[in-house]
Amino acid sequence: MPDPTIRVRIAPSPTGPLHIGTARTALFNFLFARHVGGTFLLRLEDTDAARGSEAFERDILEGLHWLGITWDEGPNPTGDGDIGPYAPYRQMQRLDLYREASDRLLAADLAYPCYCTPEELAADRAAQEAAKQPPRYVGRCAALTAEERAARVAEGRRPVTRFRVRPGVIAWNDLVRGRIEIDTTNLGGDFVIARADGTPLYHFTVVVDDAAMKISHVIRGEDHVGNTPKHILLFEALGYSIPQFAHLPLILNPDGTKMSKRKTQTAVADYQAEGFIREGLVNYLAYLGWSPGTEEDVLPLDEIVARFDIDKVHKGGAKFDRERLEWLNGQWIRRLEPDDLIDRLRPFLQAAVDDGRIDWLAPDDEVRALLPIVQERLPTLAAIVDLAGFLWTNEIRIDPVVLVPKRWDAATTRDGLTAAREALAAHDPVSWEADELEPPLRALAEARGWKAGDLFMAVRVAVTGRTATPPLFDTLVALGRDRTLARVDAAIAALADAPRAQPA
RNA sequence: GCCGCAUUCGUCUAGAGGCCCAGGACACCGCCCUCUCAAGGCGGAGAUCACCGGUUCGAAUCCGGUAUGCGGUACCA
Repeated sequence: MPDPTIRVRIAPSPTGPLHIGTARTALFNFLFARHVGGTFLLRLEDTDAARGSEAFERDILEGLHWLGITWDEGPNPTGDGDIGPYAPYRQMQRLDLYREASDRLLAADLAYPCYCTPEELAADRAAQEAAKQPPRYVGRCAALTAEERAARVAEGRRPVTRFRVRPGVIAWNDLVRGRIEIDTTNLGGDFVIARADGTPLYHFTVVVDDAAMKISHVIRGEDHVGNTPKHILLFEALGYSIPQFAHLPLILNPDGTKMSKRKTQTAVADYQAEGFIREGLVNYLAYLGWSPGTEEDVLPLDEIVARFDIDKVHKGGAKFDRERLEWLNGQWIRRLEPDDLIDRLRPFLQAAVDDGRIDWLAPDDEVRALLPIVQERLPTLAAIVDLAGFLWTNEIRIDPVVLVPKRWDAATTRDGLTAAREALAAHDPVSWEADELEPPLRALAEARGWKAGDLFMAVRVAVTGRTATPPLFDTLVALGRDRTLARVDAAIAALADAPRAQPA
């Protein structure tokens, strides 16, 4: 049952690639809205022209879309144009609205033009700091007469617009943190709502837009609690009704500070490029600061939506734990349908071809045949190249040290490989199948008094160059008879100068 | 400095006065399975619930204080 009164939003600023924290905030808004059948919208806060870019904008839209965090209103992620009754959803296209709102404030003397120069402001700040006072605007322009203003304009000064902060205590019942009260004397004095060039600032645009877009619940990061009183003041002054607020706990670096790209990988696109899948990422993000209260760990998005309850959101921050993310990602990769997995693997294989880690792109059917032995071994999609890349390379590099099994010496390894080569070559090429290949090699090991594991390991390294691979005989089948024999031959040749093994 | 917020195993968390001398998961260790690596199964170690005081027959859960940590303090968002 849809609830048209519930309207929430994510309002990213295109000043960087989609950040894990933004994705998490978007996810919680999405979960809140979907759980009750409300509306989730996306608005681009692009008023910081100096730092913003269209490339970041695309990255954010595509990233959220990729994660499955889809919006009901906002910029169209697949083309031009905005969707929804309150379009446009880009602030740079809503400048008239902010202008109109600030004119109203100016007319009512709820805001005023401020002619202070950056130098004056800096000096004020320095003085306050020296006197151990909290920094705040001193109000130099708060009570200027018309003549005084005219004089400043005549000097060529362009004013910013400052909002008058009224004395009092601002309080609200935060949906996650309970009642919060902040005295407006701690807000730093009258604050700027529009730059000298007329472009509006964040505090002002959020309020104007949240009101215009009928936002019922503002769900955002904890770092915004201090901004909330300013916003409430603005809602009040503009005559708008005040939405509910919910401040989410922060995602933290391992050292407990707010997650930052200096200390933690924060770009969603980077996780995507490493082969994390949306199911794993979303599941992980949802459990950062929230839990269903059950012992379920692996939960699909629709189940998370069904269980989501903002009352269960924590107050304390959560450290980002990549190991847990990897585990969850592996859980989700194992749950993918074969065709789906193949589709998702393909770009990673192609990337490996492009940068030369493998020599050709495996056909889908070959990858499909491999799935039973690789799917449960993939913590990420990208891991496929390390796990099975030897199948798609012309030459493998073998470290002679790892070619020799731990309990063997070089001579024994050469003899073992030679004997194995013979057994494999003698094998009927038509029945080159895993369960057919294993018995002869086991018999060989037994006849020679070798541990089967040692023989297998020598062959494994000879044909793959690695000590950790999918099961050996499946690997030999995937490789095919010719390449198997050729690689064993090459390994034997590499051991050619080893002394003869003493007969046991 | 000032304002605000937070605090349960290393990490993510369960826990809303007795079910908790605290449960699950990741990571770690061991065993099983086993040709390696995974996956899976079983088991182990790991939290005097930040500390102090109070309320109560009874507190991780309620109250007060302390400590520590974090966030904010822009003509950024």
